[in-house]
Order: sequence, then C-alpha cells, then structure tokens
Amino acid sequence: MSLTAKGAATRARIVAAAADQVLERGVGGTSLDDVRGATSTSKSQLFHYFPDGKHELVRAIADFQGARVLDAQRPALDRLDSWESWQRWREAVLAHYTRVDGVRGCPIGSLTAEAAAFDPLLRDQLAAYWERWAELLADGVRRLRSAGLVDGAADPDAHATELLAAVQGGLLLAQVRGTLEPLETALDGALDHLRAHAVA
Amino acid sequence: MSLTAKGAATRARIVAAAADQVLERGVGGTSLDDVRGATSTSKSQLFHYFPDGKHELVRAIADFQGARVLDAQRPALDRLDSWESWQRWREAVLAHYTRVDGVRGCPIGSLTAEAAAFDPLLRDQLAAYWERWAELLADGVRRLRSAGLVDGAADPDAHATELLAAVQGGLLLAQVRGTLEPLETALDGALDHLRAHAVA
DNA sequence: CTACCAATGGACCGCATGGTCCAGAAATCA
DNA sequence: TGATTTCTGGACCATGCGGTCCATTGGTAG
Repeated sequence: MSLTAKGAATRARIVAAAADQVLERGVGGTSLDDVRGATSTSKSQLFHYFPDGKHELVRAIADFQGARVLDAQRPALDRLDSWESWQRWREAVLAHYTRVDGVRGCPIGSLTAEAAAFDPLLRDQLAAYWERWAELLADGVRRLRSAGLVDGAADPDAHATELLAAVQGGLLLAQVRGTLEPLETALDGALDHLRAHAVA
Repeated sequence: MSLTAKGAATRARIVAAAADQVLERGVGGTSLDDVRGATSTSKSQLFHYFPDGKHELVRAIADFQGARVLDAQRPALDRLDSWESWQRWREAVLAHYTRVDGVRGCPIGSLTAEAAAFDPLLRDQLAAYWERWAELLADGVRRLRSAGLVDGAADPDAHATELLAAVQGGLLLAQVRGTLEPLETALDGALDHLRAHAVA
C-alpha cells in the first residue's frame, strides 16, 4: 500500500486521535465508530489505512505512544550521566504523567496490560519499547559508574528494572488513589535506592 | 434476595470460575456466555445471582480476588516484625504469582487497570483492598521500627507504596518478558531499599 | 399435603460492533 | 488529456453480546 502526502496525513490523524481515545477508555472501550466520529473519517478509510482492522490500528497506536513516551523523557533520558540529569529525568517523567484532569495510566503500560496477551505482534512491538526504555536507564547507571559516581555493586539492569517497575506500579496506584503522589513516592524510592550506591 | 445453601454454592462456583476466566482473558475478553459455559449454568442464573449483570459479577470477582491475593501472603503479611518475616513474605508473593504455564498479571492489578476507571463502585471496592494491603505493609515497617531493627528515617507509608509499586510494576514487566524475574528484581530492590535503613 | 419461593433452563430480543462492498471524487502520472 | 491509482463516503451485513422473559423444577416450611 503506497500513501500520498494527503493519505499519510489522514492516517496520522487517525492514529493520534485513536491513541487518545484508547488511553482514556481502553482498547475494549473504544469502537471503530468512536474513532471514525472523532476523526471525521469513514469506515472505509479505517480499513483502507489499516487493512487488518482494529488489531492493526492498535499496533499503530502502540508505536505512536511508545515513541511518545520515550520522547517525553528526552533529552534527559539520553544523557543520564550525573545526579542532576537523573533528577531532570525524574521531573520529566512526573511532568509527562501529570494531567489537569484526573490521572491516566501509562499509554504503553495500559496497552501492555490490556491487549498484549492476546496479540503476539503487539506484544513483541511493546516488548521492544520496554527493552529500549530499560536499556536507556541501564546505560545511565553505567555512565554513573564510569564517572565514578556510583560503586561497582550497582547492577545497571537491576536498577533499570526497579525504576521501570516503580514508574508503572506507581502509576497504577496513582490511578486508584486519584493522585500522582504514589508515582512520585515509588519513583523517588527507586532513585534513592540507586543513590544508596553513591560514592562520596 | 435470599440464598439457600445450594444457591450460595452455585453463586460461589460462578464467581470462582468467572474470576479465573477474567484473570486469563480480561473483563472485556470474557463474555457471560463464556462463564455460562464454564460453569454449566444458564443465562437466567447469572442474572438471578447478579441482578445488575456483568458489572455486579465483576465486582464480586474483585472481592473474591482481593481476599485471595491478601490470603496468599498470609500468615507472613500479618506478622511482619523481623527481617525473616519479610523474607517469608517475599517468598509468598513470588510463589503466588508463579504459574507453571506462562505469566499472568495480578488479579486485582489487572482488574484495576482495565475496569476501575469506568465503574466507580468497583473502583472503591478495589481501592479498599489496595488500602488494606498498603496498611499491612506499613504496619510491618512500623513493627521493625518498634523493634529497633530500622531507624526512624524509614517512612512506613512510603515504603509500603514502594513495595506495592514494585510488585505491580514488576508483574507488568514480567508479563512482557515472559519470566517472573522482573518481579523478583523489583521486589528485592524495594526490600533492599528498606534494609538500607537497618540498624546494626 | 400444600403453598411458596428459590433455582434452573433456554428461547428470545435489541443493539453495538467489527468488517465488507461498491461507487464516486481526487490526485498522480504517462 | 487520459489512464490509473489512491482517497473518501456510506450503505450494508453477520454476529456476538448483554440482557429479558417465562415456564418448569425442586426444595422447604407451615
């Protein structure tokens, strides 16, 4: 399938709008008619741009949100080499998940929890983003080690997993309590655990 | 609605079977016909025992799984007063989420992520279980403080949030990677952070 | 025994949903 | 310009779903 400029724009519009709806109501709570309505498109366009239907649209959303989540953490995420940079990353994460209205989950987190188990392709796609995210964090820990800011006992991969789990778990608790506070607490805890390996 | 012994048994059978299906396929992926088939009941029975339909059934499942998850951590969860008891709790958590076939999420965690946002009653119910869980963990930290095993800087509520987030976030990553290892790593990290406050 | 109410079976309904199809408009290109 | 392909609109379809209804069975209490 080849796309003209106009076609690509329409496709992008669909993905962006659908991504928002899915983030808000979940995959199951978002119908194709919903995204049709939100994008002023027709049913045929949906299947024109996503021949495999809803599955393919959801996969496109996963890529869209995966990139978006990582981008929201930049530039800090790419240059985690000092304690200040980690702090900047922390602020970026918190800022990204802060909404004026209510608390929503992580775009790729909720997608993973809801749909990854039933669509192997989606699962693999999302796994790649998780992998990349973890790797960037682990790189950051390694840089701290190279800079002599952290001792050799700090396992980069383990801390990356911890930090990621803190973000996702914190976000789940945040949804329950209606405040972003649990995310902040969990994230700070994981960061504090990393700082426990700091060398004077 | 009054229940005879037979009725109560049937109702319980429905809840248990439906809970399993929901854990495996999610709320959206489980139809009333599915649970009807799995329990050898009829549609009318479902609405006889759960007049509000699927919503009410899901809420019953939430209570069932909420209790189940907490029970799986007992007796350790009730008596967190030494480092050994925390270790026993850790083992209980890992054991509970260990399945021979694949990795599933937390029964109440996935329920929270998928459906809590749309059913306020369900949300409140689940919030109560999260609250109780967090409180039991915080109590454990407080007991460590009373026993002089941990210094005064250890915030019980913060550590409870951290531990809970580690479990839930670790479980999400575990689903992605197909191994329980991330859960173990995240949980051990949060416990290690708590141990950082240990007094010799 | 009888009257009552819980328990069960299963046909049935309305509707939302994912998906198909075809025809026409618009853009691209030879 | 003419031909070809992409883009768009919207009617249409099949089905799975939550939910309703009523008739029948069966246990239980007075």
